[in-house]
Amino acid sequence: MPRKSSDEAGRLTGTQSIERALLLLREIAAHNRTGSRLLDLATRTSLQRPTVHRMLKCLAHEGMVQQDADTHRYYLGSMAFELGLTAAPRFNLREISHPGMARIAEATGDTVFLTQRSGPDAVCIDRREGTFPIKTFTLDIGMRRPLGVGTGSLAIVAALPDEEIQSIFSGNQPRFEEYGVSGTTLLAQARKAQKLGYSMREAPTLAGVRSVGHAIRNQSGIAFAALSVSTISSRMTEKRVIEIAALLKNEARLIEKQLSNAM
Amino acid sequence: MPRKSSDEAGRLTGTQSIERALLLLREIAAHNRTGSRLLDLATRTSLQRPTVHRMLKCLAHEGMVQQDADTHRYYLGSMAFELGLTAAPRFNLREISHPGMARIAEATGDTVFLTQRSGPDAVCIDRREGTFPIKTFTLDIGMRRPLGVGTGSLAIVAALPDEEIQSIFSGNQPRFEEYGVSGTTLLAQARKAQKLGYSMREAPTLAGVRSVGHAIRNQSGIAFAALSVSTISSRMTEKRVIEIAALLKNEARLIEKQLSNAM
DNA sequence: GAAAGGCTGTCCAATTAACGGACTTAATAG
DNA sequence: CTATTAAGTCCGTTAATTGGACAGCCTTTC
Repeated sequence: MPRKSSDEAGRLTGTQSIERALLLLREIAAHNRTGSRLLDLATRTSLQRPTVHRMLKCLAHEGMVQQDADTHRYYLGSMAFELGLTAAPRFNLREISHPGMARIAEATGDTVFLTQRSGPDAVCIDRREGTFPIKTFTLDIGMRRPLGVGTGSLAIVAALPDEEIQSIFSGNQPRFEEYGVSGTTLLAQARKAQKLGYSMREAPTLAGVRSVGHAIRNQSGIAFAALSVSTISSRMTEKRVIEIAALLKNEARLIEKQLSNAM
Repeated sequence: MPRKSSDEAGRLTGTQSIERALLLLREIAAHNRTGSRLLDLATRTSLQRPTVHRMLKCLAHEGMVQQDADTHRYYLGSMAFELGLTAAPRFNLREISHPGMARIAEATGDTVFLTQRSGPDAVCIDRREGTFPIKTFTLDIGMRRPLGVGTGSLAIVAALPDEEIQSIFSGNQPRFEEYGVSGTTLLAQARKAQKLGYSMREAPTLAGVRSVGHAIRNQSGIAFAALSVSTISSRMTEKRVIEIAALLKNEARLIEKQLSNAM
């Protein structure tokens, strides 16, 4: 049966295999530290194994992914790296945020993260460590996780319109388990963040670590990135949370101002 | 008629649209400074306009490309940047080469480039400027051009087996015109580079600039990257070319040694 | 201000490229 | 040596992609 170029639900058509290939790339990116096995990719993307295999073969042939000859595991390839280098000049949030990140690291002594939304995920774009000797590296640069899992990313979600929060959380629901969080808990934490104006919580994945996050909005007022600070819980007293939240808010404002100048 | 998973010529099958999408991405990357129009992309990739349009719509939807709302031009998107960040830790040629690039820039005073092969293209991975006040920035970081167009990339091609040189040049033939070079000239220059052990020439695109390049080989002895130095022709005397070539050769050797340790 | 030119964006019937169930091969464990 | 688990391949079916044709939108030209 013939179809329109986008169906009733507004989804694109005529691009199934490209969508699937990009889904695979995101999934590979989300596990690039350990690499991904064929079968896991098939499971996580809900695609058939032969389909995944055929696509990976093509992506590997073109250099977008790399397969370890011994373990057969898949990683992002050199072309992904090169495209990133080419794209970088147009994505200057990182540069713009650099001085602010430095000031926060200086003022708090703790580790500062810059997180950017990428569809249903959040990607750590930059990290800056403070001087305090116990460092909490809850995120590596380039790390991709479902929106809401990290504290920065929680701040982004919380700042979105309610109906989008619902749709993001329901879409990510099956993926939460892997990251040791529950959708309902996350939703409650997002509600709390909405009230406070910033996100705060004990790291779900790493006991004894507490983080504070604040969203960064684009010119249209839509949250698309976040600043966050992580440190051991004992350093993160209630009073200090409030101070850090104020600091983050201030720096986020400055970054937003820079962004609107740049465009 | 049913087909095998790769046809007689060894080309992959069952992945036409993914191959095409990646071809588009490379083409967009090659013109990311100016952006690309729909029609130009269709022409350059030899694809039909509606096909390109449909694919770009999907790629834009997923964040791999970005379309400027005013000019309708296409650029690489934030997802390309993010995937690059994620892939970066596994591609440490840049880091490994850093000290060597610094030494070359220091010793020559001129601009040093690190170029990496990417299929039929070469991508500038890093650049380091020397102290000499007239600087020749013939390449920006992330810049992608057909193999053979740049002097570094010429050094890479020249170091490949003859039959591969032929196939690369014949494949890139239609693209050379855009870059103001001819396939036959390039082939002659590659032959010369093979004799010398390094590439040297007047920049075809920019009069009065002369460059020297030397290939970097991986553990298997296959050239995959290059170091090169560019400066104004008056500084690049015959004697100095030889000195610089020796310097590049030495640093390339060191990088090759580091690479084999790293893996 | 009408017509022409050059472009982006869309439609939909024909076709072929992609899909995926079933199979083979390889590696590892018991 | 057999069981198990995963990677990789085959190929008939069919739904997804293709691309010729058309619509719409600016600019430029006369």
